[in-house]
Amino acid sequence: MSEGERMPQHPVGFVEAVLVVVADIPSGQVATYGDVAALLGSRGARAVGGVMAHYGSEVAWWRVIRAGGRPPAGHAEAARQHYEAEGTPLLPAENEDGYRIDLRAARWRA
DNA sequence: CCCGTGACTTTCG
DNA sequence: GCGAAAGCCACGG
Repeated sequence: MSEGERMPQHPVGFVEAVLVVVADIPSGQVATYGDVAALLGSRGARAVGGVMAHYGSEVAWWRVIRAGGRPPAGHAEAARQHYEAEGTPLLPAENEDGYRIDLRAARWRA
């Protein structure tokens, strides 16, 4: 179907769309907020984070990370448990998070 | 309808 | 490679 083009936000709300995309991310892989927003046809990376903050409790929020391979602010420890449990490729880091995600190998592609 | 906020992104020095 | 500033988008009051 000649789709490929961004679909107008019509049948579902922004929140629903985000939850659907996150649910599509396979285990062991991750996607950045910007990627998720892009799949929705929008650039509201922050808006995506806002959805996770209120509705993320029902989805694999740890599979959605920031650019650079860093986990959500304030949730690095909780996310790390999920990454190790699912076999997500991680890398050592000296920052507060204590680790970093190997986007090169773990980034999900729709 | 205007303003402020936020689990962000990208560019510049 | 890191820190600071500006930009963008959706939502609540």
